[in-house]
Amino acid sequence: MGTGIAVGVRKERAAGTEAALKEAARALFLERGYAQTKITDITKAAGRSTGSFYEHFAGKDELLDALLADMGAQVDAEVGVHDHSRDHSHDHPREHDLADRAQLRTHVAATWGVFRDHLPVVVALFQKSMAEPPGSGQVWGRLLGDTAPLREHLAYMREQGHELPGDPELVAAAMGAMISMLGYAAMTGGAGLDGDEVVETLTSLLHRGLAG
Amino acid sequence: MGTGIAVGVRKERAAGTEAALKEAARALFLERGYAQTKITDITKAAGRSTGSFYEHFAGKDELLDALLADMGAQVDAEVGVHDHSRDHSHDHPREHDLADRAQLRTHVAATWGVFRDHLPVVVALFQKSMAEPPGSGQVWGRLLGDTAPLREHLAYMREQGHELPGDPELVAAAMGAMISMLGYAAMTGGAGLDGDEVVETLTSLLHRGLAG
DNA sequence: GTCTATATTGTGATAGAC
DNA sequence: GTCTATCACAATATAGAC
Repeated sequence: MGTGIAVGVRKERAAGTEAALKEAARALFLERGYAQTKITDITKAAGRSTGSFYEHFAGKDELLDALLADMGAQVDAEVGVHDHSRDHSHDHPREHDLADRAQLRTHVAATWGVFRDHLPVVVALFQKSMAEPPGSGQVWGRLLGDTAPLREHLAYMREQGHELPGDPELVAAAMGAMISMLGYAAMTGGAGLDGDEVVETLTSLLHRGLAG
Repeated sequence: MGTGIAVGVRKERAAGTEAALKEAARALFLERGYAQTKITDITKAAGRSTGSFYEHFAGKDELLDALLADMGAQVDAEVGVHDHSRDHSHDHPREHDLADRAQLRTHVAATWGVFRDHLPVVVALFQKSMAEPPGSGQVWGRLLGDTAPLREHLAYMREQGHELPGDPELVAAAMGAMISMLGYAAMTGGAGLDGDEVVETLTSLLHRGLAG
């Protein structure tokens, strides 16, 4: 018993190692942050060895990739997507009317829900993204990508004669910046905050902002 | 000439070392980001030695502190503050009416200007803040602190009978989140963006949002 | 697949001569 | 105050036995 582990236990350990590493990573990412979480912290929390980690992931970045894939699958399932292709750009009809308070609220609440339900992964991605070389422009690119559906809605509204406070891409980016930054801040530090109240306030602020 | 430096040059080197380190740090923080910039990178760029660095700063954090102090002094000077005490909470009258588009625009433009004029320092602070342990709540705390004047304006507006989209503290945080996040994203990646256009758009969006 | 032990690397920080 | 040289340590990643 050199390893201190009975042979019979090996298989169930093997089966759960990858899951255990992921779960430990999620807990630590949320607690200490992405950069501060070392691979040895994860293996220690999961009760596995350093060497075992690299059998499942090439490194911390690849572990995060796996967590992101898990999150994406779960979000798709919740939203009811059955087309598992990578490109969802056509899933979302651009005709949604964000001047309608209820529809706008749905969009705000959806983003808020992803933050709430997948906080460790969102936090890790956010932190990693913000640590990138500023000149790379990655934050701007991600913001534009994440708000692309929003931009389409706004562009459609404008086509219908609705006056916007500015260029659809820019307005969409501003909305996304507000929701995501406030979401990050509130969920990592706004202890006594009520989620519904925040969604209501953001919805009201943006609804008035978009309504000419 | 073991050092390769003539004796007569020593003095001017000595005089400028701290400034050279600061300037090199600013350039590198903006180029590579705060965490990726190593102390040795700074000393190399400044043409100084590692040992010399610690004669001026206890570490990278303290160097950033010095840069922040420089920025604060310069901002105060631009704004015309002559009371150099630490607490500026009374400098800013809470009676500013953010329902007035011009006054709102002034506030948005002021924040935007600080980002533009002190980008390396703002970027470094932003990155460092975002890398902190999520559970520490530091981002939320900083957001509340930075938007405290805004909150006061909003509270005053509400006292005057103006209906807000939500709690003043929350609305102020949302406004701050939008401006700062969009500012960071745009200035580190929005190459072809026009600053005036962004300020105009943000002002319009928020002005409509605040106006019942 | 998992483990222990080790190699490797990069970085923060200090010592001591000048 | 500045330099060179070096220490100390943390973290990634690998080797090889089981």
